[in-house]
Amino acid sequence: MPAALMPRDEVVERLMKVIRRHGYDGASLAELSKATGLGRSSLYHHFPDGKDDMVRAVLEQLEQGLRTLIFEPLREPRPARRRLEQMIKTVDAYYDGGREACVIGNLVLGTSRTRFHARLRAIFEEWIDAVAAALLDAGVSRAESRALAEDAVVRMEGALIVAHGTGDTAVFSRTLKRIGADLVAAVGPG
Amino acid sequence: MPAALMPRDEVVERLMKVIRRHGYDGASLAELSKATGLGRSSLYHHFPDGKDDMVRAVLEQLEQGLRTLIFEPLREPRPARRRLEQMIKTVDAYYDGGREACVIGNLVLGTSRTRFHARLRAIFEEWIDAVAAALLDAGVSRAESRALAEDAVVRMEGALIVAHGTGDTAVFSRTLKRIGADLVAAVGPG
DNA sequence: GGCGTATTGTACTGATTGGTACAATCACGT
DNA sequence: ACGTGATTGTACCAATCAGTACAATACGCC
Repeated sequence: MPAALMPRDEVVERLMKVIRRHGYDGASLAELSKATGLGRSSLYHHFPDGKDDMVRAVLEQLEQGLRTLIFEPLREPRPARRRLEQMIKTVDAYYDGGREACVIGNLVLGTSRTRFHARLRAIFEEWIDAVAAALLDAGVSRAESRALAEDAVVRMEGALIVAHGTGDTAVFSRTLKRIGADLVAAVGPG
Repeated sequence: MPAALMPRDEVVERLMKVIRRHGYDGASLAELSKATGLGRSSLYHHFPDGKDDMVRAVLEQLEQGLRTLIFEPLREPRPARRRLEQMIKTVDAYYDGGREACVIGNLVLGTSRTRFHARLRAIFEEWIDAVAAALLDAGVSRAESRALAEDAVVRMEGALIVAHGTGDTAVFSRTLKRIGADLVAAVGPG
């Protein structure tokens, strides 16, 4: 696919792939250029502020993707149990069963830590809120909903790290199963 | 403290501090030099292979520290419940209530991902094994011990990431509480 | 005090970093 | 076909990167 015909979304998607693999500090402009097929000057034309601009675009697109794939389905008018089970499946697919690294995790660490704090925080919060909302719908108390939702997000994030650290993607699958079981136990068979 | 009088452990400790904050890619030799008070040539004298050597030393010392602070106490001849509660407390202190970043997590990501795979895997495994051993002692089945132990490590790792991502260290405390509750529930009041 | 080794400071290398300047080129509306 | 603005390739910049060479120093042992 020639660069000229590549829509911006596709370019950002390729940037995301590099960043999620190499992290903020490890992703050099040379690699970002190669991955997108865009020369340095093109990259700076589309993202005038350089790497930070690219990361901002990546985070924006990530947030949008999560929203349509995960957050919004969690609020659809279906049984809470279905919604939560659907989230688990979608997350499993999104991270390719634990093979794909987590963009957020990669941006939380390293020297980029402070730079995108606000947006990262927003994504985490939105995720937790969406899960908690589904639990609330099923009659779970507000406090327990928050706790369970936070725990689910924490576990997903941790499972990605451990899966990568050990090279054992099964950790991710097992963790997703555990999360699903705990959520289902809380909402009941509804 | 003059560099000459500084024991190797202290040097490695300072290297660890930089690496856990900036990650492998973000930790430049200039910073490592400044943090240790050792000039470039001294650094290369003590760690001939450069950054990789330093990280190896850091991982070795980390493993040793975890062993004496966490893994071994988990196998001491005390009630399993006590041992597990002690681990939670020690981990809380070790990561300063979630304020300190995780060295392992920082090395799992970025370009260092593949380089220290074996040792990182070993640390994770050792941790999981130690927790599982305590659970086994309390009569928990082998399968459930593994599952609970893995889940505990996953949650700790995830809580550190989310705590840093949101800037809310309370996530870490809450997660530790949840882990403790689940472990205690499994071993019973013993 | 002098000798030998361990340690360190200074100076340097070539490669790569993120970023810019600018002219050529391209697509597109007229 | 012609202009116009969006896009891009080439060449460049200073700064920093990891790493090395080597001479000067500090230190322990005799």
